[in-house]
Amino acid sequence: MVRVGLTTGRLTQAGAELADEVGFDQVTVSALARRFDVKVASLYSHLKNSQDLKTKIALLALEELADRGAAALAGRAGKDALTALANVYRDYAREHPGRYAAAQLRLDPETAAASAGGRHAQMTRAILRGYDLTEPDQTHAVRLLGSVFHGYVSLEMAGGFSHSTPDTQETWPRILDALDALLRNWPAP
Amino acid sequence: MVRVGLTTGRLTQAGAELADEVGFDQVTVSALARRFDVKVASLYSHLKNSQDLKTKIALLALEELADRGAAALAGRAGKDALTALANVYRDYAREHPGRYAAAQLRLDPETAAASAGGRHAQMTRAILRGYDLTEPDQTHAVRLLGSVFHGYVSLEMAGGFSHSTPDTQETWPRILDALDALLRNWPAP
DNA sequence: CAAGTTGCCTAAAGGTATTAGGCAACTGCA
DNA sequence: TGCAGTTGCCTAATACCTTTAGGCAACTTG
Repeated sequence: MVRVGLTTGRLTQAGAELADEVGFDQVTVSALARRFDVKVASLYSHLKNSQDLKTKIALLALEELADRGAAALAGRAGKDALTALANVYRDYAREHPGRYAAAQLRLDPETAAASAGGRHAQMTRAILRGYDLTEPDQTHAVRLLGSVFHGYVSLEMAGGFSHSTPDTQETWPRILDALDALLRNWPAP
Repeated sequence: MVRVGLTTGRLTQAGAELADEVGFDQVTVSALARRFDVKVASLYSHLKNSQDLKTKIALLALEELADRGAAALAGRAGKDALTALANVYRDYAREHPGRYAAAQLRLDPETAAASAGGRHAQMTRAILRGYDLTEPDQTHAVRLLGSVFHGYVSLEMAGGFSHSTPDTQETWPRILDALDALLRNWPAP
């Protein structure tokens, strides 16, 4: 009997790759076992269950995304920062659709608290330092930006924009122009 | 043997209710059969397969959502219309989380073309008649609004906003204020 | 009311999830 | 180097979901 050397980390990594290849909801303990040429039951020494696997992939994706965001944000401010962070999300979703889908997985509160989710909110808030917003409008703006980033990327991935005339290539920078303009002229309550 | 009177329509309707109760991805042919107190195989006279059921629920949700949108939009313009349509999406997601999730299901192109999806884009475009935008900015704005509506509702449903200070109750109208202001002052290219 | 259609059933095969218990391959210590 | 303990992957088994094939009873229609 040859030992393959399974670990939780390798399984999570392979699960993420599998997600990108076949879609996050096709990620299954069985498929992962096949990929390692190992019997299904063997994975249960490293994973609590199927949900656990999905959660670990989601946490990995959130972490990777936060790392990329931090790198992109370094040394930038204002619209430059806005564009950089926005592109991180969009590019990540294009490169790693399965992982991006995983990052949307609903986590239970404790897991979410321990995840990189907080870093994402912090990064969006950091962008707003380049604009003149105070609380509570800053929080509203954080949520707006989060909604646009996530919403746009989701709809684009789902093909929601693919049939109409202006290319989505063209729309994205214009939306960032619009958000920049909005943040510079945030309406009074 | 008593006949229950299954039809595709009744199955779809019940599937939508099931989705709202247990979540869209817990919707299963078996669960639906249990709900009708009928053997699983019996459903396959009315449904092609499990994917077919999910697709039909998605189409139902898109239709219902479009109907509500059309009703809300009637006789309104400008910010009034913007608020009305935005609230349709948000309220629908709160009332029918399973159906709302179903509406995000990725449909194959032919199915999507035959769905109420087009009505949604049309409604968003109708809102913009109250603002002074011409092509291609109008299309960009349609996509922005779609992104915000979908993105905000998704994040709110996922609990993404639940831990921070200003209530999401407070953020939503402020985001609509912001979008209204943005549409009135859309930046030149 | 007979003939045809159709709705729901039984049966069966294949896939995924999960647990329990076993043996072989590693680890570390004498 | 060899032994004891640990651990990794296996076999076996159960349960549930999906899907197809074929049958009989209940409707519908003339």
